[in-house]
Amino acid sequence: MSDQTTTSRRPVGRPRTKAAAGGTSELGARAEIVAVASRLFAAKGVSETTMAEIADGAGLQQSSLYYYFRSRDAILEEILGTVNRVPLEFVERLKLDGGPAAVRLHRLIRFDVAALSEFPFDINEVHRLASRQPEGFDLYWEERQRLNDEIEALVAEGVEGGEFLSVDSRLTAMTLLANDEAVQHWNRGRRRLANRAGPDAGDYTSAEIGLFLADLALRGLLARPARLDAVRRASLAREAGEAPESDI
Amino acid sequence: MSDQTTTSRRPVGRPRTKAAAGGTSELGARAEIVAVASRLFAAKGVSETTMAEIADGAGLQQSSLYYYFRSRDAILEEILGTVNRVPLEFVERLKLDGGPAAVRLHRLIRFDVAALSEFPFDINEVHRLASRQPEGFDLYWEERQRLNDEIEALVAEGVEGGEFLSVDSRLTAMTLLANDEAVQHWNRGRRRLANRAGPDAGDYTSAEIGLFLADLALRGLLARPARLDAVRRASLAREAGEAPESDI
DNA sequence: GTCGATTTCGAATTACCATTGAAAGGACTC
DNA sequence: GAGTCCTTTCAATGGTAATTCGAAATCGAC
Repeated sequence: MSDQTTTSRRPVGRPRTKAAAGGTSELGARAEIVAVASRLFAAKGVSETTMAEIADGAGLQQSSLYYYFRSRDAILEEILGTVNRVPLEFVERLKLDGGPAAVRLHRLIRFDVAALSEFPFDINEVHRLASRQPEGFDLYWEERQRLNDEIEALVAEGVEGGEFLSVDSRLTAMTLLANDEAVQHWNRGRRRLANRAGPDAGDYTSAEIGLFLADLALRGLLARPARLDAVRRASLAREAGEAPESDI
Repeated sequence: MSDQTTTSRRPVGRPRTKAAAGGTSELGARAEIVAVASRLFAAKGVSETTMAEIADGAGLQQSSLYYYFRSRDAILEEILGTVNRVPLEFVERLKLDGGPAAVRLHRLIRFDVAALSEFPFDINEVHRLASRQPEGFDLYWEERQRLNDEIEALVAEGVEGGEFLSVDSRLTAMTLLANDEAVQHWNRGRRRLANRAGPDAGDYTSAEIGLFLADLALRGLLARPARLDAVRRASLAREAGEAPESDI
């Protein structure tokens, strides 16, 4: 297809009549389109984003998009194809790292909130669109279910190991994941509710929100809530690259 | 405008050529349109719902919708005008009922989840649409902010009264409300993740989910988690019309 | 039967948007 | 210089959807 030669000063092909809105990227047209589409999908919603807008953002005319992508949905599928990979890879990393289920769950929630704040679209909308045309979204659903199952397994491990109260681990997983997603919605966009008053008061960072959420959830799950401080410390230490606390 | 005379057998005006999809309602065309639009907005998203579909559902031709509503957005505004009223009224009721902040919060979460399961649209989408055209949505945003503030005040009351841990009440309010909203999304629609396996295993009811969520949240907030059972009992007793438990 | 009010239809308009296909404009090779 | 390849533009098509507007079809009053 279209690969730029890395030795050329200017790409082969007819010259563009306008630059990309964010400056011409070195990534090539295809990646530019994906990046612009991601941003627009997130800001305006998938349904309300037009091909003309995507083209504009990428510094192309609308029809050029079809040289790289079969259709509008193909762009969405491309984006969807990578979305679950990030959290699933983090889950794999948690398995390698080991440690108590509570610490791992705490870390996962914080990670998830941070990742979702960078999410290229409103997940509710995507799910709705995907439900109506299943072709092309199979991988997305499969990975999404796996992510859900992993969290469920993690909660179940905590329950069985006596770290957590005897909760329904499936419902817990659903709730936690849903909360991560919802919080990303409120922490984004033009109108921010429930954030600090005033334009200069600053808003909650996604790290703050993630930590708050992880604490609240863990406090609600721990068989011994008094362990929360130790769990939080171990969780934060992991991300700072320190050695994990022992015997919590 | 259009008011049906209550004494007439059949409404004045040209007869319809088809019945409303859900049977002809006694409410009149305007209310029918609102009801159908609400259902479709919820099922398909606001952006993806067409005027033709709404008309079809109401047993009218498309252009008839404009006799009753100025535009598509006017239908949405009509629906939005009532949405926050239900939870806000419940909040008022909580104030009248009194009782510990923990019990009131528990009841509110359960109520909110139940109400949101009947919500006539995906709230994320509406917020996105409303952000892009502020005219007509002022009341909605005002009420939405009030609801948020009320929950924040309730949490703050619990914190000050020593019922809850010293949490950021604003961030807590945002989190709880967001979670209610997100859970409604997963408890609706065609593809249900993280629900019980199998087609006959049954899914979580919104009451189950609401109770779970209320318990999890309160367990995470209570200064003395051991009080949760009593809080739950008092919360459930309220809804069953029994006298509230005293001295919890 | 006529008239006014109400409700609805049907046809049309307008705008928008996804997509197609031919042609243009450059680099590179022979 | 011609031809090939790649990339992009331009013009157009076809379809869809929101909205407009004139007229039809009914009821009720007189």
